[in-house]
Amino acid sequence: MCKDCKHELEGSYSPKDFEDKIYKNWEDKQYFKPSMDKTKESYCVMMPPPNVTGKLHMGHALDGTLQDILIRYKRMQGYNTLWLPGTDHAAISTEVKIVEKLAKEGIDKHDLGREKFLEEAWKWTEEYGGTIVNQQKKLGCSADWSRSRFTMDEGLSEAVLTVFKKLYDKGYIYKGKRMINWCPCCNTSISDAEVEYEEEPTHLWHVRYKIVGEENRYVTVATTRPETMLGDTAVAVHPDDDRYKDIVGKKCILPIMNKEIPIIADEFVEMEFGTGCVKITPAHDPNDYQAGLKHNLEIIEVFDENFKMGNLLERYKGMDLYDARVKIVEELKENGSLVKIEDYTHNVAKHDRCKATIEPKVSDQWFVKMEEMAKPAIEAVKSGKTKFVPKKFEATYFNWLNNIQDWCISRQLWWGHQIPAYYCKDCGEITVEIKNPCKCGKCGSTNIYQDPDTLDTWFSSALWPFSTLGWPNETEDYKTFFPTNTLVTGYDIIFFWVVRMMFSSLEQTEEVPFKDILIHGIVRDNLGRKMSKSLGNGIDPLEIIDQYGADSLRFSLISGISAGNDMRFMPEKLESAGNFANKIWNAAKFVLMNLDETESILEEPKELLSEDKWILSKLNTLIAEVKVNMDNYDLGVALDKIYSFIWNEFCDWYIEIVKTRLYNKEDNSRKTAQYVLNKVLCDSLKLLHPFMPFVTEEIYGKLYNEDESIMISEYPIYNIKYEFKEEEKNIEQIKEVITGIRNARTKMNVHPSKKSKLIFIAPGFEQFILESNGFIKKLGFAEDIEIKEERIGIPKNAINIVTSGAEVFIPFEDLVNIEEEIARLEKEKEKILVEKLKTDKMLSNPGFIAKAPQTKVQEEQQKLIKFNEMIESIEERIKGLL
RNA sequence: GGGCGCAUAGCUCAGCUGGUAGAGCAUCUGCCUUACAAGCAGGAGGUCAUAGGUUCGAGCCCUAUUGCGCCCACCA
Repeated sequence: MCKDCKHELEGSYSPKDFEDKIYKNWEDKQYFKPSMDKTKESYCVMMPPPNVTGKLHMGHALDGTLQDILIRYKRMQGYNTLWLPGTDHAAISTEVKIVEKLAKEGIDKHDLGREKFLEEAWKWTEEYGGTIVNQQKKLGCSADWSRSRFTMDEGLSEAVLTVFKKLYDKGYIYKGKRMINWCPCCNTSISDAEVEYEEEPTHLWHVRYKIVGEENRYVTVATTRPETMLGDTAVAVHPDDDRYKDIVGKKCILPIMNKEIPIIADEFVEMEFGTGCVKITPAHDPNDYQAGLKHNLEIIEVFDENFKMGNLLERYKGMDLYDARVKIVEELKENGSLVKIEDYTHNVAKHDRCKATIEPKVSDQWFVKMEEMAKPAIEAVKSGKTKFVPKKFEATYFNWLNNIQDWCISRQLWWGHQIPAYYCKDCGEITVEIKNPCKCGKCGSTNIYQDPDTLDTWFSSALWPFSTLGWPNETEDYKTFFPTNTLVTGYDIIFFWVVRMMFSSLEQTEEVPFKDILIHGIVRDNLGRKMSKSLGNGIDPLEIIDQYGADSLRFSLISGISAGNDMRFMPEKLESAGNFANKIWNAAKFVLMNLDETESILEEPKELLSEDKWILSKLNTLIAEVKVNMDNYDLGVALDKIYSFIWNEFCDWYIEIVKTRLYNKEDNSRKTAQYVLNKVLCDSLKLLHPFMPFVTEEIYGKLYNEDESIMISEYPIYNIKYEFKEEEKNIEQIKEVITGIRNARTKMNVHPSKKSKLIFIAPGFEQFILESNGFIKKLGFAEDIEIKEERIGIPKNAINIVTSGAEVFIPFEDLVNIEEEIARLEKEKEKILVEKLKTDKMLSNPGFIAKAPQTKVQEEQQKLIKFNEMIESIEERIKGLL
C-alpha cells in the first residue's frame, strides 16, 4: 500500500461500472497467454468448441466458468497455463441453418452448387462465428484467444485428413454397406444420436400368408408398414413358440407378389407381440436387415432413391408411399389376406433437426472399425491414466466402449471435411491421399473424382486436444502442453465426444488426451426442466450478466453444486450472489477507510492479539482446505467455504471486533489491526478471484495499484506459523463476550467510536476475564476493565468497562432481564445435557470401547469432560444470578 | 429390454474412507448500529423415501420395494 496509489472505493457494488474495463485491461496486458516459462509446470485445458454459429447458453456458461476457475487457479499458482478456445464447424447444424437462410432468399442448395454453397457457408461463419467468443469474454473467460482454432481451419483440416489416411492405410477405415438412418428431407445419412422418436397413432395390419403344402393354413403377421411387404423375403417366428414350431422351415406365399418365401426361426421375435409372427423386409428395417444377414436372405428394395415406390410392380411404380399403403391394404382386403386392422401407437423415428420421418436405408458408407481402438481406451481409464470426476461416469464410459459398434463417419453434406478418397473412373480403384493425387494410384489415369461426402463433425472434434496444438507437427505448444490436464464437459457428450477423443488420441499420439475429466450436469430451469428452445424456458446468460454482473452469474452457477449432478438455476441465487459481492465491496471500503496512508502496514507486527491470531489461523485453515477442495475439483465446496469465511468470520466477526481498535487513534494495537485487516482481505480476494474475477480485481486495484493485477499476484499458501490450535478452543467464548459487548452497545445506543463507559453483562465470562486478566481489553473494546462489585444495582457478574472519556452508566436491568437470562441458561444447559447423553450412551457401550478406534474413544471421553465442565459452569452462573 | 442415477429442513441443494445432520433462500423475534438494511444479533424448523440386513455405531455399505429422472437398444 502506498500513499500515491490510494483510491477511494465509493458507493456500492455496481458491476457494470468496471467489468468491461477490467476485461479489456486483462486482454491488453496479455495475461491470458501462457508464460512459456520452461521452469514452470504446464497446465492446459482445451475448451470444448461450441458450434461456430451458436449462441452462449447456460450450459456454456457453466462449462466456461468451471474451466475459467481451474485456469485462473493454476495460473495464479505460477503454472505455465493455457486455455485454448475455438469453435466447431458443426456440420449438419450449420448446414441446416444456411439452407434455411438460402431458402428464405428463394435459393435451393442444389441449384447453387457445391462451391457457391461453401462460399456462402464461409461467409456465414465469418459473419456469425465471432458472437459466441465475445459472449464468453463477457463471462470473464481467460482463454488465450490468440490461439483460437476452428475445426475447419487449415491446420485442423490437415490433422483430420492425416488421421483419415493413417486409419485407412491401417485398415481401420473401410467402405461398407450398412443400414443407416436416412433423412429424405436433408438427403443425408444421420447418426443414431440425431434421431428423435415421436409417438404417432397408426394401425397394426394383420395379414395372412398361406403356408405352402398345407390346406387352409396361414401364418398371420402384424405390420405397421404394409407397403414394404413387397420386399419381404421371409417370415420369422420365435424358435420356442409352440404354435409355430412345426412350420419352421416351410414356405409361405407372399400375397400380391405371389412368391414363395421361407419361414424362419429367430430369437429376436417376441412371442407376445402381435401374432408372434413377423415379416422380414431386410431392405427397410434395421432389425430385418440384421436377420437378413444372419439367415442369408435377399435384400429387395421396395422404394427408389426418392422414396417413391420402385419398379417391383408396374402398377405401384412411382407412387407416393402413403398412397401405396392405402392401395396395398385395399388389395389385401380384396384378396382376403387382410385379417384385421388394430389401432396402434408407435414411435416414429424423426430427424431432430428437420423433423422429417427417417427411412432406414442400406447404403455405401465409410466406417471406422472400433474393436481394436476401444481396447486401449478402456485400459487408459482402468489403469487410472485418465480419471473421471466423479468416478461414477467410468461405468458409463466402459459400458459404451464394451458395446461399441463401428462408427459411420460419412455424411452426405457439403459443409465439412470432404473425404479424401479419389475414385478412378477407368479402373475403379480408390486412392486415399491427403492432397488430391490428380491421378489414379493404380492405373495412373487422371480421370478421377473425389468422394462427395464429408466427415461426421465428431471426427474432427475427436482430434481437438492435439490438433489444436499443431499436431501432426511437433510444435512447441504440442510438446509443452500435450497431454492436456483437464477436460471439462457435460455427461451428455461422453459418448459422442469423450470416448472418441480418448481412442483417437491413443491411436494417433499413443498418449491419453487429458489426465482428468471433470464431468458436470445439465443446467435446468427453476422447475427442473431442461432448457430448450421449444419450451422457451431458456435463460440468456447475457441478460443475467447485464443485470447482475458476470461474477454473480458465476457465483450462482458454482455455489453449492457437486460434480456430475444436474442443477437448477434459481434466479434467487443471483440476488444472494450480488449481496455477497456487495458485502466484500463494503468490507473493502471499510478496510480502505481505516488504513493509514502514511505508514506501511505491510510489515508484520511483532505481537498479535488473540483475535488477530484467531482470524489469521482461520484464514490459514481456509487456504489449506480450499487447496484440497480445488485440487479435488470440489469447486462448489471451495467457494462456499470462502463465502462463509469472508462473510461470517471476517466481516461479521473480525471487523466488528477490531473496530474499536481502529477508531482509537492512540491504541497501540491499531497498526496490528490494520496489518491483519489488509492481509486477510487481500488473501480472501485472491482465494475468491478464480470464482469472481471482476469484483476481486476491481477491489485489488483500488487497494494497491491499478497497474497491478490480482491475476498475477501470489496465490496464498498455507503457513505453518498461523496454526492456532490452543486459542481456537476459546473461540466460542470469545464470540460470546463480543456478542455481549455488542448487544450492550446496541442497547445503550452508543457507538464504540464514542468514548464511553459501559456496564454490561457477559454471562459466564467474568471468571474467564478475571483469570486471563484483561482479556476483554485484548479484544480491544475498552482500555480498562473494572469489576465493580460494590456498586449498588450491579450484580457480581456484571462488568463495568471504562473507556477513556465520558462515563456512561447503565442500570443492570436495562441490559438484561434476569429471568430471561436464567431461562436462556436453562435451555442451554438442556442442550448440553442432550449432547452429553449421547456421549454417555456411546461410552457405556462395551462394544464401542472394545472395537472403536482408540482415538475415537479418547475423543468421546474428552467430550464428556468438557460437557461436565460446561454444565457446571452454567449451573454456577444461574446460582450467581439468583 | 440393458445400463446408470436421484429421493436429506417449507424451497434449492451440500454432506469425504461409516462416528450421531449442514448452507443459501423463505419464515419468526429484536435492531436504521459511522463499511454494508443488498445489513446485524438471535430463534424455530429433519424418524435423512420404505422395509430388512451388516456393524459397537448407518444419511453413507448390502438386499428388496416404491416414486422420479437420464442414457443405450427397441417398439414388426
